[in-house]
Amino acid sequence: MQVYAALRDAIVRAELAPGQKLSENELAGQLGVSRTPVREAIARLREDRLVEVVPQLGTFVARISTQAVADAQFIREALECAAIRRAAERCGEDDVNALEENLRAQERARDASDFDAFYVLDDAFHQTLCNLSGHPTVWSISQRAKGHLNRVRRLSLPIGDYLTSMVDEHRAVTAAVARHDADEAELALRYHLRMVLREVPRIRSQHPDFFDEA
Amino acid sequence: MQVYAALRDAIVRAELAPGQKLSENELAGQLGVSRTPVREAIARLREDRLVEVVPQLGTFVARISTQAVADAQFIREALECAAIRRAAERCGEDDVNALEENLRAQERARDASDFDAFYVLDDAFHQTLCNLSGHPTVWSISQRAKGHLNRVRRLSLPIGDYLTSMVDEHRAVTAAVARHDADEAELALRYHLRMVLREVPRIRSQHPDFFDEA
DNA sequence: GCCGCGATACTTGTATGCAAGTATCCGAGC
DNA sequence: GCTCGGATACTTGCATACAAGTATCGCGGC
Repeated sequence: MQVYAALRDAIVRAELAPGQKLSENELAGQLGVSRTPVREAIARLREDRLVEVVPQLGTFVARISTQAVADAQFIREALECAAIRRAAERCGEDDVNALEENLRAQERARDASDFDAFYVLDDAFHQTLCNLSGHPTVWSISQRAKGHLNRVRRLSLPIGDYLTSMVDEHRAVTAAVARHDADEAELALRYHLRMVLREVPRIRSQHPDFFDEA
Repeated sequence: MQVYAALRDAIVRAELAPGQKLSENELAGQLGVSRTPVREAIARLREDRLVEVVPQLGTFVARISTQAVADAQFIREALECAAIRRAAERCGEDDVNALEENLRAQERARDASDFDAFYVLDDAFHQTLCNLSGHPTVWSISQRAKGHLNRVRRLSLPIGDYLTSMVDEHRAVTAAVARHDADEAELALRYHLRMVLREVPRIRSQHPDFFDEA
């Protein structure tokens, strides 16, 4: 399990380059465990489509597939937008306070240009919204799909006011939820979620060898 | 992999009763393989929340959790309703023909009261719709979530005109898709998907020991 | 008769050994 | 120099052996 998290993180952060060959034995040695837990982790990563395993040949870090990225975006959008409608209907005062406290932390991370801290808060923000729907399972699925999106996001150095616009969008989402305005909350979230995707073509032109199709 | 399908099917069909203890050794013996592939299958089933594994103690067929059923319904609804909107926008003449051919097969199964055949066609119908969205991954996730729904469906002997109403609803969905009417298609599908859930309270009162909470 | 304690038989988790298959590299033949 | 063939070293997939831990059953003491 810990092995899975470590490998997944390494892949998403592009420390393991797309296309790179992974040896179960080598990974086992590096991580100080046996092949068995490594195999278990690789099985899960294969379900996430983050690695491809060719029998009797090898396992490889999956190249970034624009199709997989689009699928992930579609799935995340469908799930989180459905969830936020419920969240807007169900949320109470305490829930809104928790969201706004997170927002203030985001602003601090923004002012400090602390991207790592921001990503953690960003995850927590979206998870809170998913959980407010009453269906916490939604977050686990959305998070797994998000791996593909984070992978392209990690490749792109965020530009100047990136964090500023992220926080602003989060704030718009929160405001709509607080107003119990499901329609507006969904719209604001959908707009926000599509931010990431806009960067894909640029990133692809910068790292063509990381991508799959021609 | 085949082990996973066999075990999953046995659980969904309630051949393995909820709460029943599963022995990796015993399953390995029954299936004629070693513990390794059995463990692999159990790991996937755990992700599906169809089994619960307590370390150093045992793995058990998960009892039917009304929360898990509600989560599955929510996820399936969110994904398939989002998918059908795209399907309605994108589908062509050939796609509609394929759907209608499936519908005619459904009618034959209905007239023969062949439930097994109908379930196969039902799956194919929904998969086709998901694929028409251009995001085939959606089906794989929806299908995995659907395990929880099928489990309660299997427990309930379908009543008289069950297949009739199912076919009618499928036909309404198809008609809206053929008209490229995304709104109506979504509405029709959402209504259809909520059919199953209506049965849960009745089933739960009939098989209280299969369920989780009080 | 009842309670407490210890041995036992089971469980999952991990490590390792074996089997089957593929790509590669090196040498022989042309 | 080029091509073809065989041995080798690697891979994953499966089976098995070991380690650590928990519930249960039975026996001894009260």
